[in-house]
Amino acid sequence: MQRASADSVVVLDFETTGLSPQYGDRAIEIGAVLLENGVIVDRFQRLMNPGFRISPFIESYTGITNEMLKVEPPCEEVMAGFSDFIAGHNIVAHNASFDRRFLDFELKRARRAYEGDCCCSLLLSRRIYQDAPNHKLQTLVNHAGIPKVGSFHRALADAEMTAHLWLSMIDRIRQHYGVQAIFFDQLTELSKIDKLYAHRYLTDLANG
DNA sequence: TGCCAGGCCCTCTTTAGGGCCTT
Repeated sequence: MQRASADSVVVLDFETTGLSPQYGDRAIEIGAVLLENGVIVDRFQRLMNPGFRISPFIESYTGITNEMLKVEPPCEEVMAGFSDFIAGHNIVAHNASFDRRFLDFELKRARRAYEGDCCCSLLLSRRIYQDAPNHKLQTLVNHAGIPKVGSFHRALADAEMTAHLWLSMIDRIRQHYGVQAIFFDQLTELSKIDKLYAHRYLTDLANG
């Protein structure tokens, strides 16, 4: 099997009604970009109707209103289409455990499943940008000098900025450590090791 | 309408507690 390059992935972001699908929360927007060799070559963005009114807090937080959602298709219909978009790709998300819970929950309701691997840009940023004031997406975008795209807390904009953050971390590894080719599973492993050993891990990668 | 979770990670730790991150 051919090893997956780190810069050919789908970067995704959910907007949801809350924090936990186990307590009744649902997805209301999915945004994703397909990176191929470090370039965004495709985009996916859909609003979806969760079947109940969303709270004023979520309306204010995301800018997505009940008025906007009432004409949108149900989650199951949107997620069936998204399942086709991510098929065959590894995925990246900022605080991926959150997005993965909603991805698995909504795909299960749509009678679909995702079998690929998942890497967390938040965990990775704690190893790569140890000098950042914090590791919120908005802070890291400013810290890394990434151009702002659209509005924070909208799915496609957050996915696109997360994709540029992902690429900036790959560039930083290449420039600082001289790593020529870096693979998805290596970044996944880096995101999970004790961050004190991140420097040693990257030095070992550079030395083969 | 308002509430909720969970994994990572640090430290005044490991027989625990609490902040960070996501909506």
